[in-house]
Amino acid sequence: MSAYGRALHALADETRRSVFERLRTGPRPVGELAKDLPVSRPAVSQHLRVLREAKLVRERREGNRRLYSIDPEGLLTLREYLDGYWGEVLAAFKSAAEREAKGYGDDERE
Amino acid sequence: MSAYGRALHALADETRRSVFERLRTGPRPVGELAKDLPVSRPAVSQHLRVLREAKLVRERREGNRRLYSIDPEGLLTLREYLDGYWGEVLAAFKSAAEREAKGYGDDERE
DNA sequence: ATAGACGGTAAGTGATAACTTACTGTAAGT
DNA sequence: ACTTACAGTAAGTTATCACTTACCGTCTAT
Repeated sequence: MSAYGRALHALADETRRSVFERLRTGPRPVGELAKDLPVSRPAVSQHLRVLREAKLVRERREGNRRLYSIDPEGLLTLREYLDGYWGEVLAAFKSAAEREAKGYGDDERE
Repeated sequence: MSAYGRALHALADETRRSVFERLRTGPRPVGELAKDLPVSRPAVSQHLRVLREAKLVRERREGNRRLYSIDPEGLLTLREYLDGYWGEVLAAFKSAAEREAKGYGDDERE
């Protein structure tokens, strides 16, 4: 699966977004993250793994605990994916808006 | 569910992204979209509904066919969501990177 | 060394969601 | 009017995925 695919899938889940958003203010250990969430600690661990594989989150051992923090790489990947669309969409949207009445593409018959 | 939640969920699916990407070059009818996809036409219809509810896609009737095109609103929503993070993340990441060695937050003991 | 905290992993369960085929509706063509 | 093309909807199936409890490893402290 693509990098942005993993990131999109990771952030598609509500609970996972909650975990992710609790990292906005800075690094947190797992127990801290699970404390005020409606799911169990193992569930949070599993979500963190998905987020980590999507490069949205980093883990760092500190003694007994593991501090999770936001990894900018995943966000950057997502941003680039969207920006890639943005230019094309604006162009295609503009130029195709009035042309869509007839043929529906640039590379199609008519 | 939030607007960006719907958009993230819609784009999390591989097949749905394929449909979405086929609209990059301009509007297409459903049959045209389904033609070179590994799933049935009704499946594509169902995906289009999800994309439409996420405001990622628009539908426009033209005679017998329905032309689908990209709706910039969903992309914009997503962009704003990410940008909301972006500023915070860069700031928090920078300032918290070296501080994470001790207390793990801004509002915590230690 | 034993105990207690922290947290990842395994295995199983239930709900969701992506697919299929069958059906319905509508617009255009003959 | 009848047929054909286009596409949304219904119903049912299967696979995925988020969750649970139970278990295991590791680090710190006593």
